[in-house]
Amino acid sequence: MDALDLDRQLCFALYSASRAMTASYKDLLAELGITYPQYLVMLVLWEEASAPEGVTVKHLGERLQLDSGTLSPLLSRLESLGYVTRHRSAEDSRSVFIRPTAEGAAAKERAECVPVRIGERTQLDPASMPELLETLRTLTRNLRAEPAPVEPPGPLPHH
Amino acid sequence: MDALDLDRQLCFALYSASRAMTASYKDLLAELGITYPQYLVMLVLWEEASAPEGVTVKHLGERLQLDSGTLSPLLSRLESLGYVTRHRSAEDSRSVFIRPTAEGAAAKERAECVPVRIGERTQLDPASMPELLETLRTLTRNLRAEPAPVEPPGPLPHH
DNA sequence: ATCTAAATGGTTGCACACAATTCAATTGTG
DNA sequence: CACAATTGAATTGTGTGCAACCATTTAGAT
Repeated sequence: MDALDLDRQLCFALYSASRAMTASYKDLLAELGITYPQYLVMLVLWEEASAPEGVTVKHLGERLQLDSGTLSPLLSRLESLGYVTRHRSAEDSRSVFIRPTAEGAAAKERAECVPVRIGERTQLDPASMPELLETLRTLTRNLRAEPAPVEPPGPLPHH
Repeated sequence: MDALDLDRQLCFALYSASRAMTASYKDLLAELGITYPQYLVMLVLWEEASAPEGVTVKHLGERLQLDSGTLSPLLSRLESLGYVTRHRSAEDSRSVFIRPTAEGAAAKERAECVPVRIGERTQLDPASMPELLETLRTLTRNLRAEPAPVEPPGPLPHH
């Protein structure tokens, strides 16, 4: 009966589930030649295909909560694979627009079956999915909120 | 209404929540000078402190579902930090035993408050915790199970 | 005793994550 | 206009994750 027991930690249950999920995508995404984080980038690009210019690196970072240190090399790998192109904005040359190539856009069809396969593997009751999604999103939101500082309890923070 | 929408993916909700959780541990673990995966290793060592020899790298890998390619460098860093010692087994010199040092064992006290702080930050109803834990564990177990092969439906595999 | 297959831990290589820094471009201010 | 502050991306450095490969050791079969 110890509060530090590994199997009692929510963090470890999340960490294990997340790694098992990523591992489960591996063989499905191998057919597309991409990794799981690369797949997440393609999901955003497919979803926002209406933007003719593409989306900026900053926008991808906001959607996926990843910074440029992760996205820059990841995007250059997607570029070498022929899935995306990158070009600097004409209006603001600090911004880089990412757009799927024809091949990258076409890969969407081949990816349609991926969530279905994963859904089968989870063996979860589809009816329980919305609640689980909502719980995870609430948890993420709460954890990202400004945590109370560790050292000083501090005299009444403003909020 | 697209099955590939990012915000509809359980995988992304899990991935985000897991990263937010790890990030939330960062400032708490900084006081111990360790990272989150290093903390997980220490949890196992504290939990199994009754074993005088310590536990093997193989055992750590089974508890955490991590392989030696991850654990070897991680344990070297814990050793440099003075938290653990490593020595080969006398009976089977292929095995390496990991044991907390006095400092590593003492750090348990300083870690006691960590799960409490995290629990506060999650803002989750404590009553809903067991169900969430069980859902995540079931999900992990299902995803780790032998997935049906992608390409060949195959003519009746033996089992 | 010897040969071999399996087990074990290490090493290497690649791909994230993320903090910190750098750099160029832009914006806000007077 | 000058110029400080901000912004967006890239770069660098550290630390995981994980697959593939390697060396050592053990156990089992002959």
